[in-house]
Formats: sequence, C-alpha cells, structure tokens
Amino acid sequence: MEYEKNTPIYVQIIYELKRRISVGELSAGSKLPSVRDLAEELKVNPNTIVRVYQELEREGVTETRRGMGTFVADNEQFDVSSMKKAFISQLIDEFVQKALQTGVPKAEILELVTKALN
Amino acid sequence: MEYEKNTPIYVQIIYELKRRISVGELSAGSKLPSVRDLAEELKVNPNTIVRVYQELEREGVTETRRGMGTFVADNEQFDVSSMKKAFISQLIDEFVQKALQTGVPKAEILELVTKALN
Amino acid sequence: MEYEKNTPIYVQIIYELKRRISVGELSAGSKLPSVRDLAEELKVNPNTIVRVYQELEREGVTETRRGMGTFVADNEQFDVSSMKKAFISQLIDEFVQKALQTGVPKAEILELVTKALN
Amino acid sequence: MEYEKNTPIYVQIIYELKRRISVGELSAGSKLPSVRDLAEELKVNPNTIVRVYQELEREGVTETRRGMGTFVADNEQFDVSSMKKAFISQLIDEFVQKALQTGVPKAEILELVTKALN
DNA sequence: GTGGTCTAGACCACG
DNA sequence: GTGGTCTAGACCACC
Repeated sequence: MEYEKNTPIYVQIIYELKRRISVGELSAGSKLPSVRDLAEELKVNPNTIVRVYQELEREGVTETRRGMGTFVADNEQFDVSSMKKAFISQLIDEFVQKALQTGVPKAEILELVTKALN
Repeated sequence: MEYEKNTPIYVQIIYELKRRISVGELSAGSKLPSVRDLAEELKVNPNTIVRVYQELEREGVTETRRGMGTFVADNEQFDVSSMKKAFISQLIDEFVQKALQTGVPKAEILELVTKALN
Repeated sequence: MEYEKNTPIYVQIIYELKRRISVGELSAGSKLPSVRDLAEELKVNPNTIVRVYQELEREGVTETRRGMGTFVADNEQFDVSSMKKAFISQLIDEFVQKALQTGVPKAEILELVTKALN
Repeated sequence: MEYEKNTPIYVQIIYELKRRISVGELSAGSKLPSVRDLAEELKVNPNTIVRVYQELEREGVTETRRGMGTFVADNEQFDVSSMKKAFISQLIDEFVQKALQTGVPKAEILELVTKALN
C-alpha cells in the first residue's frame, strides 16, 4: 500500500479497510488482523493501527472484543451498501465544495470529471 | 468572506485573489492591498497574508517591487484561466482516484457529482 | 448469560458465582463445575475461568483440593452477604466520588439514583 | 490533580475539563490552555492532552481553530447544563447497572448511597 | 495472544 | 505560537 502525501496515513488505512468491507473482501463478523500484524503488513507503527481500529469502532464499522481482537461489525443495522454510499457522498461533497470555490463553471467541472473518469 | 473548515485559510485567500484577478476586479499591473490592509479586510493574521503573497509570487501571479508593494504580474505568459484549470485538474484527479477506489461504478459517480453540483 | 460491555468478563462471572452461592444454588462444600465445563457453559475462554477460580480462592470463597476440583468453601467465617457489602461499598465510593466532583447537589444525585434504580 | 488508578488519565482530564465548563470556570468561547501548557500543568505527556482535546471536540464541547488553539464551544445548541445532566446520568446508569448485578436489594443500595453522600 | 494507555520525542501545517 | 500525525517502545488488563 502506497500512501498519498496529503492525507494522514490512518485515514487512508480506514478508507482501505472500509473498501475491503464494502466490497466483501471482509465479511460481517470476520476477524481483522491484529494490531501488530496489520502494522507490520502495512509497515506502520502499531499505534497508528490502534487509532484506525478505534475510529472504525467509534463509527460502528467494527467491534472490539476484549483480548480477542477486532471484528467486522455483525450489526443488523449496519448496512454495507449504505456505508459505501455515505462514504462516496462525503467524498463528492468535499470535492464539489472545493471545485465550485475555484469559480470554474459547473458545466466545465462536469466535463473534466467525465474525462478523468475514463 | 467566510472560511471553509477543511481548507487552509491561506489557500482560500489565494483562490479569492485569483478570482478577483481573473474577473478583472484586479487588472494586470495593478497594486494589491498591503499585507496589513488585506489582513484587516479579511480578518486574518498578517502572517497568513504574507504567506499568500509569497505563494502567489512563486507562481508568477504577482510581482513584488521593493519598497512599492505587490502587483498583479504584467506577464503575457500569465494566463489566469489555464492556471485555474491546472488547479482544478489536480483537484479532480485526487477525487477520481479516491472515488474509483471505492468500487462504485463510473456512471454512478458521474450521476452523483452531477446531482451535487446542482 | 449476557456480558456487559464495560466490565471484564471474569469479574462478571465472579459475580454470577457468588450470586449462585449466596442464593443457595451452590451450597457450602459443593463442587463447582470443572474449568472446561464452566467455560463451555458460559461460552468463555477456559483461561478466563481459571482466573475466576483463582480469584475466588484468593478471597476464600472457594477451596481447591488437588485432583478433586474446586469446592465452595466450608468456612464459617465466610459470609457471603458481608462480602457483597464490601464490594458494593467500593462501587458506591467510586461513584459518589465522581458524582460529587460534578458539583451536582447531593439531593439531586440521590433523586436521580432513586429514579434509575426503578 | 490526582489520578485514580482504574480510569485512564485522559478520561479523568476530560471529566475535569467538562466540570470546569459546566461550573462556569471556563465560559463559552474562552480559550483552553495550549496542549503543551496543559500537559506541563498536569504533569502529563502532550499526546495525552491532544487526545483529550480531540475527544472533547468530537463531542462538540470544544472547537479547534487552526494554529490558534482550542476553545470552549460557542455553540448555541450546546447547553452546559444539559451536558452536566447527561454526564451525571451516564455516571449513574453505569453505577446502577453494576450495583444491581451484585444482587444487593435496591433499598439497601439506596441506603448505602445516602450514607456515602454524607 | 489481544487491544488500551502512556511516555518521549520528532516533524509538519497553519496563523 | 498552535494543534496534528507518526514512530518507538513500554506497561497493563484481558482472554
């Protein structure tokens, strides 16, 4: 995993794990790697992973069981596809806000996005 | 001027000044307000304006003449609209990269962006 | 048995066993289930039960007889209700300390506790 | 400030700051000490204070302004007295839950709390 | 083994 | 100056 410079590493890892969950690579109830293992895998300090897991739990994406590990939430209320939508919506809102601030006309923005998507 | 929370103030002011220039509110060769005046006008720390002017000069948007102040560059090569496009392109690239990473189909992304723009 | 999230499982099991003893479900001198059996019954890691039994023995609530198992102590001095009181006193002291620290008047605290108890 | 052993330091500091706010020692809009200053005052590592401030902001109790510091939230919606009530309620709920789990009768619990309060 | 907390100290962006 | 992130490494409670 490569890290983008302007986004905190822990945020990027959160994105990545959410992506894995929403895609089904990690299914509800399955165990995430231990803090130490994931830290090693991602060449990152364990504290950074601790923060990632705490954030994910705070958001209800995962569950932590004492001494047992961190698991993808098995919550009925937790709907993966809605999470995915919320996630992309947030992404889009941030982008649109910044884009409009530049004063570039909407039509042009749309055109450029279309191009970039292909 | 209202400041958006997720973007550094100095970046937002840069946008604003570029906007004023591209719109013609500030024409080529005209003098920009002094650091102190602009700081006061925008209710911002003078250091922030210093940084804005340094950044603008680095980009060739303005010129600083010793003892006289800061002026909009009189440079033929300086093309406001292309500058804006370069900036928005970067914005779009970052966004598209993240958006595609989520696995949401391109068509849907485009649709959501269109909605968000209006 | 359901586990409450904010208290260690082993503590909750200790409560539960003490409860069974004080209620008479487990009488003085009777044999407690083996570590494995209790672990299975309570859907818990055997290590957790080991700790529970160690703790109970340390408190004098149970006795371990080599090769025979763990038994409810046959100790005259062992007074379940006083034990419970000691525990709840500690609980109350901690609570009262924190509650008073908030500056809420005593009368109000008492009223709220009364409500919460019912 | 003395730290109680069984509660994380950062939680105790959060309590303390909330208390100061709810009591009016820190009024809405006022600046909290800088991370480094508070860390020194409380003989604690700066990272611990960072965590405290982040948690408080997440809860809406404070606002962080870039490069300027941390301030008591000036939010109309933020009602100090309701915060105080929410805080004490949480404290009481946790206590009552644990207390009832011990099997001690309600009347007795209430009696003991009354005693402890005086 | 697991996650949670804390210290120490570095580097960064922002105002 | 401010807060934010990250690393390194320690110690703890829990299972």
